[in-house]
Amino acid sequence: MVAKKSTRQRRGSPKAAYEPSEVESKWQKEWEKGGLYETSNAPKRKKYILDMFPYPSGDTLHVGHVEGYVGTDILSRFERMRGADVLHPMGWDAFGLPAENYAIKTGINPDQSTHNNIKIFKRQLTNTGMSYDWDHEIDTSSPEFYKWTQWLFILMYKRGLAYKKMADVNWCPSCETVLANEQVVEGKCERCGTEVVQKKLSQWFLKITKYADRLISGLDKIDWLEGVKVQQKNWIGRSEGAQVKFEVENDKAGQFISVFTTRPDTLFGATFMVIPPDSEWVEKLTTKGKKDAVSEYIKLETSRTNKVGEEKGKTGIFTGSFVINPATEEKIPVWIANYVVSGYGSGAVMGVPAHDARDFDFAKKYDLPIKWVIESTRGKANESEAYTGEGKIVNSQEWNGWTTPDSIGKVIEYLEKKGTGKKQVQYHLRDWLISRQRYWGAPIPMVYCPACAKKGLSWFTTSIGSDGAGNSKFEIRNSKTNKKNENLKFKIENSADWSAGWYPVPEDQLPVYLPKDVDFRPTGESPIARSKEFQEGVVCPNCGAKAKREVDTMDTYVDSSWYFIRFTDPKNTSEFASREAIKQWLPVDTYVGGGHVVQHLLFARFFWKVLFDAELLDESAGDEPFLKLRAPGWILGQDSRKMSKRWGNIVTPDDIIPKYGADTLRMYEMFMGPFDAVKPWNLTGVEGMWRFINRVWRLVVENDKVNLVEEKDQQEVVRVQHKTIQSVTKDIEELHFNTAIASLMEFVNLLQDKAQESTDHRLQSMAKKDAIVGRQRPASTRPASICVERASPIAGSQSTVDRIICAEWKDAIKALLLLLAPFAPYITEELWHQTGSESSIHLQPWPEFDPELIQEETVAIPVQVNGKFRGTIEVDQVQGRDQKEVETRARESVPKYLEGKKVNKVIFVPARLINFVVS
RNA sequence: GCCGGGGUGGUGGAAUGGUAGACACGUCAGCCUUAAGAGCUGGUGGAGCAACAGCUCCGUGCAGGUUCGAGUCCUGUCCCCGGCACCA
Repeated sequence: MVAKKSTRQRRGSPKAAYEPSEVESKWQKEWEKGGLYETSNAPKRKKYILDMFPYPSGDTLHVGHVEGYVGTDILSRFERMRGADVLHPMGWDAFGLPAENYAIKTGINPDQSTHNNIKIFKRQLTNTGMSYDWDHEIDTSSPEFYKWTQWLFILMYKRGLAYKKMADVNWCPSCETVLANEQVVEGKCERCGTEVVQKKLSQWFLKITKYADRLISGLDKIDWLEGVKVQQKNWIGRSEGAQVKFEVENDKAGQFISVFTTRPDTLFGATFMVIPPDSEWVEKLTTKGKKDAVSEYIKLETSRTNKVGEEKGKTGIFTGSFVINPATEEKIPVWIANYVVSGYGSGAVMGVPAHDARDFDFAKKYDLPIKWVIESTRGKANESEAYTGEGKIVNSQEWNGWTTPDSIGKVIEYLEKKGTGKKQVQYHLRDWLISRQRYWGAPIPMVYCPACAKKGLSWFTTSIGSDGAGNSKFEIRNSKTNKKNENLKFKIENSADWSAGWYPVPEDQLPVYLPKDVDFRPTGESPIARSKEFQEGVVCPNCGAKAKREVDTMDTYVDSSWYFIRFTDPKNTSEFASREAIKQWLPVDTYVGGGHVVQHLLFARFFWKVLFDAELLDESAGDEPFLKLRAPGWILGQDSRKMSKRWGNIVTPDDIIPKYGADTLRMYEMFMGPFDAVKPWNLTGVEGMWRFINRVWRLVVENDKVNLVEEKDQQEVVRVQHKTIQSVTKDIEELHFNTAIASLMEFVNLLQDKAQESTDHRLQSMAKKDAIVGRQRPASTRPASICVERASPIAGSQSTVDRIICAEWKDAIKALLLLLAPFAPYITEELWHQTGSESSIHLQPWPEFDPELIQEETVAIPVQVNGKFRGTIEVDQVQGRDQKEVETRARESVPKYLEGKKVNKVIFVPARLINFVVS
């Protein structure tokens, strides 16, 4: 196609043609030798610019992944040139299910396949011109890293933030293994297609719910995309309301069922209660006569697979029991129904059919009474559907007339006084289940001692008073003897759930190595359980008896919750990162990556806050880890579909770089559109950028003797140069790479025109006029431009011909290369050296602009009549601010629109616009 | 259903409330060439009038509004993309 070697060679040209592969491999080697991107040990003005590190899968990186990395690379190079000390690291989120599944299929150890993939990824990134400091590389699957992942888990445990409890998990009966939610596709196992069932297993959780409020409030002080913040808030799902107690009727009198409601003001309208099929109340409330029907119903409901996204019809069955509505003091029936989510709130719901759409549907279906207690301020409610809006309370005795939002507070006050309810805050966020019955992850560093378990022993945390500032102080004690455990040197902050017999692995025994003697094929238990070496010599840290290790591994999101801290001090063997390194580099200034809007970004913020509270971070780092977050948009295939093997539309850097070079790839990706927009790949666009890169090459290589004869040309070049510096600088800061490149193109277009004019000038002075006038000059015979008037030879020139060039031109080319350097690091480095410089362009200071030089002498002012554009006038800067002058000139310029009209008003914006309002 | 983000030429996209379409892709015409490619010059939102050089009208999903002036602000509405989804 375009890039065939022969097509690039310009016939008769004495200058070397642009060969990206030669240029790029040459400078890649040079940069590696020179340690160009070494991170400072003592940063003065630090910038931590971070990518979301990739999972090294068997598929190579495609151009979509590269987009974000190019963006941060440009930013990093830019900041370095501006004199910042930049930390720009890369590493590998190496643990995870795909590698393990691949291992199961092929028998190749995940350790091996992962590390092969890492090699490929690293090569691709290097070829693409990324300026990572590989001395800071990390690999989450290396013991040097996961030792600290385990250490952090124990920290959580000690702070009462890790606990073990029974939980429902996705279980594939055929593969006999637990599946992550992502592995359950439409209710079926993604590997074998078997229906996934729920199974109760004892699991480790991290208490992220404790941080719910701070995870919400922290969002206010960071520069993230609004959409991401909103999604996190929704995920946490804080809602305020009331807990209301309903007393059970008849022989169960004295027992209360609590419900959570955001609309206690509708309490008089509660005509029934609903509980989910798995509620503990089902057994207690089902009356004798209903037993068979209820158990049949529950059997039917629990056997139904809850397909994701599919709307279930609401079904239910009456338990036979009643509760008392504390407001009306009337008895209302308790139903079991499938539309109540267990595990949210108290697991029971008051049915207010008049003012809740779901309750309305249910009441209609089972013919339950509907009682209207809220009246819309806009008038009478339409009784064919529930009215869920705000309004005035009616039919509710002394509450009548209260209106939302005040009514809610008033009702809660009323209920509190009566002792039947209280204010309550609910969250959707659940504690984070981190246990995985999988091989390829960090082992959970806990030990189970059957002997201690028998005696009911464990370590637990207990309050030892307060610190005076209202915060409780805790310490760890033996659960039976209540004796303080002196081995544990840390401050405990909260009381932990605990399980008898469980102890953290002592810190000096970390890491708990992932065993190698493991057959990772699934048989129903965690693969590590079958390792012999894993359990060898394990003893109870409390009593010394023979004990067993936890055989589950941690969710890989645990690794990525703190990896960005490790980047600051990746080789530290005595701490997860030194306080000094944390102080120097954190928090992250700019974090770029797509997806993971809730999971990773929420978990990482949670970890950070825990570390902050544990005083393991320097205070200067603050309690939010990522100050600025941006997400690159998806790159779609050329067919506008998502890149996927299925469509065969994947484009990788390896498809582009051999033909066009990494500079073209980088520039094209940045020019496609706004950084965060979804945009389709287009090969002809790549070729366009290839042509631009070549134009830059020729502009510099072929025009080494340009002189700008006319003073106005000199001024124009200087003006545009400074304007370009201004706009490119601003655009990079705001990640508007597409418009930065557009300004660079305009600058190149101007320089090209000027070079040509200079050449024409020379030709005219050399040849007979009639040889040129009226005839196009063939490109192949175009000689290098020349300067005759103002000579300033370049130092160190090898050429036998005098190299003559004027200062303005030289300066402009220099500025162009510097501005282009972060985008196209290879070609700019090559041209920088070709124009006589010795040191790397990437070590040069970023060019400055002079605002005064940007000012044009004259300004074009649009003239409007009644807001319609009718012409422009050209006036100089000073006159352009003078209304009288502009008005006179403007009137002259558009006579036919003003003739015979009355000018009622003149709108004048100095140096910008004039508008005549006429009638 | 709810929450976010968007609808601008043939295409990707530019536009602090002030000349809509920067910059590119594509395309058309011309130069160069045995030819192809590359390169170079010029045109290119639509419609109409006028014929080299000029002019008019219409144009940012749709309908209104605010304003001297709206792609931009406000109200309503339709469509597309992403996320959440029986959370009481």
